[in-house]
Formats: sequence, C-alpha cells, structure tokens
Amino acid sequence: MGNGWPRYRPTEIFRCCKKLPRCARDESGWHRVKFLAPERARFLFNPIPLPKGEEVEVKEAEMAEQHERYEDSQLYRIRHSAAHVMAQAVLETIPEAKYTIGPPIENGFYYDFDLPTPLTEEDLPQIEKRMRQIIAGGHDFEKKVLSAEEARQVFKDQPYKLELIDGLEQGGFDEYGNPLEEKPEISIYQHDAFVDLCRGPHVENTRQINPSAIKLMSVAGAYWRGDENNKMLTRVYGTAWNKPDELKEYLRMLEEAKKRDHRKLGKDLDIFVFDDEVGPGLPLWLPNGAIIANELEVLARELETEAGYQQVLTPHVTKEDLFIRSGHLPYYAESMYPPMELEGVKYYVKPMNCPMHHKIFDARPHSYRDLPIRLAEYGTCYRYEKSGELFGLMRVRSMQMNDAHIYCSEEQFEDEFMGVIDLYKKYFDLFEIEKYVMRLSLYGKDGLGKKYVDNERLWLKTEDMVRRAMTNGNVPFVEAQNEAAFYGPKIDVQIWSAVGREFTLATNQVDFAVPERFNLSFVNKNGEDETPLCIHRAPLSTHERMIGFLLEHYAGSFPVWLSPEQVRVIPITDEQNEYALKLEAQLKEAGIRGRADMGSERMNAKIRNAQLFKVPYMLVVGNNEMESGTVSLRVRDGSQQNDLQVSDFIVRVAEKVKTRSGTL
RNA sequence: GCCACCAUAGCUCAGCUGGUAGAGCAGACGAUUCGUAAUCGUCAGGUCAAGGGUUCGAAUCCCUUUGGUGGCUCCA
Repeated sequence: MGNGWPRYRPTEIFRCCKKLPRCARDESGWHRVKFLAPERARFLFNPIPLPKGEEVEVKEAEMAEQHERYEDSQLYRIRHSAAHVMAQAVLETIPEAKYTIGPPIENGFYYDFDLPTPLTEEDLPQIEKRMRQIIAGGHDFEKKVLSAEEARQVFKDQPYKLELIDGLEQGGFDEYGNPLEEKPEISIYQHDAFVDLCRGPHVENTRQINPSAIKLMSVAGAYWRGDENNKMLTRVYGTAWNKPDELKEYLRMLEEAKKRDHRKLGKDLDIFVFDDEVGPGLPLWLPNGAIIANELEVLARELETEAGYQQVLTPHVTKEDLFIRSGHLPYYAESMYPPMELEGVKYYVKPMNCPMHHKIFDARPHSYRDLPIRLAEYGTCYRYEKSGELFGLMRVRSMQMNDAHIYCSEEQFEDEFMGVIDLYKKYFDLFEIEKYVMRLSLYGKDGLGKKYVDNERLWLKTEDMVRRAMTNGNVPFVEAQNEAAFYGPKIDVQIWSAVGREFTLATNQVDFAVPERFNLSFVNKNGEDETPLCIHRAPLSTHERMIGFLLEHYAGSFPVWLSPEQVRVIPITDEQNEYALKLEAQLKEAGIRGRADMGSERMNAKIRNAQLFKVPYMLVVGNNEMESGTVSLRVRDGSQQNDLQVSDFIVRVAEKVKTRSGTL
C-alpha cells in the first residue's frame, strides 16, 4: 500500500464490469468474486475516492456482501418480476413462443424468447400496455420447490426450460451453462397464469411494480447461452425503477449520453468521417483529428524516449511466410485481410507490428548487455473485424497503434513489465482517468493448440510471473480466464468513458512463444544463446480508440494542448480586422493554433460559433483593445478578462500547452 | 458474422393511407459595423443510398445489395 495507486471503494464494479469472464457472471449480469484470491481482490474502481491517508483492503467477503446487497434490493426484485410480467405479455401475444431466461441487469431487465415470427419494436407499446394491465391485476408471486421430474412435467412443452432443468438436476450448470459448485434446488414462481422456472427472488405482488416506472427499450438478437453456435433468440430489453421520476431521470441520462457520443462530436467538431466509398471501419481523419493524433504521438514519443525506447519503422505489407512463422496465420487468420498475390508470392497487410519488430531485433546479434531493447512504432495496422462488430472509432479496421516491443531477459521481466504499468499511470493521471480496472487475461485449457500456443507449462509459468509482478508492485487487478493473446497472458485496462461506455484501452502482453519461433537470441553472461522474453504493449491503445474515448471523456472540450483550435480572434467590427489578423500572426509565431474570424456575422454570433466549436480561448477585440494593444479574453467556461496584454496571454497559453494542463 | 430497425440537400429533420420534393442551420452573394452564445435579404443545393420489381404513376409497396443504429458474438 501507499505505492501511489489510489485506493477506492469497490462499490459498483459488479454493476459495470461486463467484460469479466462469463464464468464469473451471475444471473444479474453482475459478477461473483469468489474466483478472486483475497490478496488479489483489490479493485481500482471508485465512484468515491477515499480521503487521503485512509487505506482500504477489500476482502472477498466484503465484496460478496456488496454483491448480496444489490441482489436483495427491492429494485432487483422489481426488475426480475417485471421480466416475468413481460414474458407473460409476450406469450399471450405469441402463444407458440418458447421462453428461456429473463434476468435483471444493470438499469433493467431482459427476457429471451425463441419466436416463430419476428418481434419488432413497433410491438413493444402493445406489450407494455398489457404489462400494465397484468400489474394492475394485483397478482401474488408464489414460489414452489419441485423435484426435477415435477418441473419437467410443468415445462414439458418448453425445450429451453427442460435443458435448464437438466443442468440444475446434474448440479453442474446454471442457466448460462456455467459450472455451479452446489446442486441447487429447483423452484418455480407463478403469478397470474404465468409460471417460470426461477430461483427468485421476486416482489410479493405485481402491484409492487410501479406501472409508470417501467419501459420496454429495444428488441435485439442474442444467442442461446451466449454461444454463437447456438440459435439466435429474440431478446426484449426493458428498464424498471422504483418511481416514475427515476425512470425519467434514467431516460434523460440516455439523452445526455447521446450528446457526448464520439460519433456525434466527431462530426460536429470536424474530427473524422467515414465514407462509404472508402469502406466500413476505415476512418478518414480531418485536419482537426490529425492535430489531435499528432499531439498524442508527440506525447508518446516524449515519454517513450525518456523511458529508453527507440523508434523504428516497418512496412505495411509482408510475405506470408513471416506470418506463418509468427503464428498469426495459424491463430489469427480470421482477423486478417485476405492475402494479395504478387509474382507467385502471397503478401498480407499487417494486423500487428510484432513480426517486423522481431526481425529488427534479429537484424543484429545481441549481448545481454544490450538488453532490454525497446522498439517503438506508431504503425498502422489492419484487422478484418466482422461487420457487425464495427463501432465508430472504438472498433475499426485500420488503426494506428501506440505500439512497442520490449525484449528482455527473465530477470529483467518484472522491472520492464511494471515500467509499462507505470507508463499507464502517467497517462491516466494526465487525462484524469479515474475509473479503470486492470484485468489479467489468462489462457483457457480448451483453447490450447487452437486459440492459444500449445505449451501449458510455459503458460502457467508466464502467468505466474505476471501475477507476481503485479502483486509485488501492489497494483490491483482482476483475473479473467480464457482471454489471453495467443502468445501469452496480458494485462488489459478496462475503462469507462463519460458516457458509461466500457472498453479495453491499454494493453500489456507477455510473449513467451513467438521469440522462440523467430529463433531470437542474445548471448548471456555465460556465453550461451538465450531466448529473450517479449513484452507487447500499447498504453495509448490506438489513435482511433483513444481519440474516440477522449472525445467522450472531455465531451469534445479538449484541454488546450489537444484542442485542434486553441484560440479564435473575434473582431467586433471590421474596423478591427487588421488588428485581428496581426494577432493571428502573433499566435502563429508563438506556435499557438488560432485564427481570426473574418466573417460578416455580428460578434455575438461569432462567439456562439466558437463556443459551439469548443475553442478554449476567444480573443474579442474592439476599438478599445486595438488602441491599447490589448485583448479581451473570453474563456470557454464563460469567464472573461479584459485589458489583457497579448504577450501575457501568449505566455499563459504556452504554459498550459507545455504542461499539458487540464485547466484553462 | 447473427437478430431487429434505419437510409430524403454538407448537418438536423418534415413529406398521412403511391400522383413525381420542403424547412431550419451551414454555403455563396449583397446589405448591416454591432462589446461577450444566433443581424437582415437574395440565391444556390437532392437520379430521395444503389440496383431490380409491382403500378398508368414509387421518396412512399416488394426483393437484392451497400452503409449505419441497437444488441449478441468477438476485440486494441
């Protein structure tokens, strides 16, 4: 403790961390914590930062308690019960429907159906109306514990329920097909004419659901048991709250989130566009976006040079043989663009930079004295993401990575690995990212030889090295089974944008496999050849995802150093045009991005435009300023400062830029 | 990739049950010269995503394709 990492209460992690492994996920979409060893059960999550000096060690039991608390809440029961009521309404509408599962989730609930005919969102108001009638009926929820045989009788026409009963009876599996530790009892809940296989809990009577605090949100497809090899079911999402006001507030928040959506802001602020003729998932960076990307790159180069990295450059296209050797083709082929053939040789566009970096490492012999060698490249990679997975800038097919590979000996591993984690922290401090979770992604036994390099001994060894490094460094993390890279375990950083959107940003991966496949070696102290370890890392992720995140994080109001336009000069009448142009030139001279607004609108309109464009500083100049050689500064936050010397203003901006300050 | 939905001017959207396109903002031009979030006027802008079909007639109905949205799966 006391190592510089912030300490936080772990109150809401379960509610937000969808990305934890499914085996840890319970019915509510929350996550059990029992898979965490107590000494590792420390989260970096935190709606509420603790007062200075106070330190908290979160115990497994404590977190389980947090978890229980929600499950026992009345709201949880309301949502769970609303799901049943909805299922009843849907089954009345479509009697042939087969029903599957319908748990409460964050903000609401859903129910999955296997329907003979598609359901659309136009059907929702009708179902909602029927739900309100059922609620008004004042039906009691009654629980009954049954034997497996009795349950099969009740659900004899419901194949999905029968499958669930089988799982429960064997005591092996829950409704998601995940292993259970104890053999659960089999119970049903009934209200009105609707009976469901369910462990509860529910409200006592349908009247306890406020009919004005529920709303059906959307229809979506979802695979049975979350497995894409299974049938696609129809999922109806709903939201439910204690009171109508809470529902209203929730809907308002969704509206707010839309305004912060990076796709909208990217359009409004001229950051990037997608063009159908260019292709899906292939963003075009407009000049404003390119400025942000360049600033990030300058930042990364600075920190990386300081940390002893060397820059390298590699081609976009490479012969097939290289990717066969690297293992990308055996393990990663479906994420790669198909090959192009030239003079009888196949070439691939690179999905990652590592094979080329390995070749650079191998281009010269190395002594242990050279290590660690840290090769960095801001290289553009291409991955063939499935069409339905593309999402704005967050998930694209062409991406510029903040990539580097560190080659080191086993003894150096811990220092190097933790050096990368320290780099994360620098970035998070700089961007004021407070809410994140480090996730140690481990291999899965079933994937050996398919998804993962087939060497279990090395997996276990490497995973342990990472675990030890994180524990020694006192960095909180959670573990996720079956989510590693094909060549080794990794630490991914889970973050949440201001919109509440969750995704993986930084990554730090250990590679115990590929250096060997490339015959990489260095001469150790004993004069023997030794294979180095390789750490793949991308603290800033990709330009695309990082900028997408930052757009939402800052709601488009970037700190000065990242703002595409830092200053706008606004002459009040065109009498001051010349003065405004002179100011523009002075700003340019000082390396500040700014321009004078020479349009014919009135000053008020110009201010409004600059404000909507989220320019941090406006310099309003009229006759007074022109005569005294000063400016009137209007800051993006609405504050104002008159009679400011131009030189003072320039010093202020330069200082903000130099320190990459988050304040204006 | 899968399920559902959507696609009208640069942007945001209107166009009822089929009769062959409309507004605001942005843009251009002109007028206005104004003290901290929208000055006025004029003009120009669209093979209604693409292709096929039904029809005397399609932005509107049907099919296919492309792109997007909400999810599922996957992921930096």
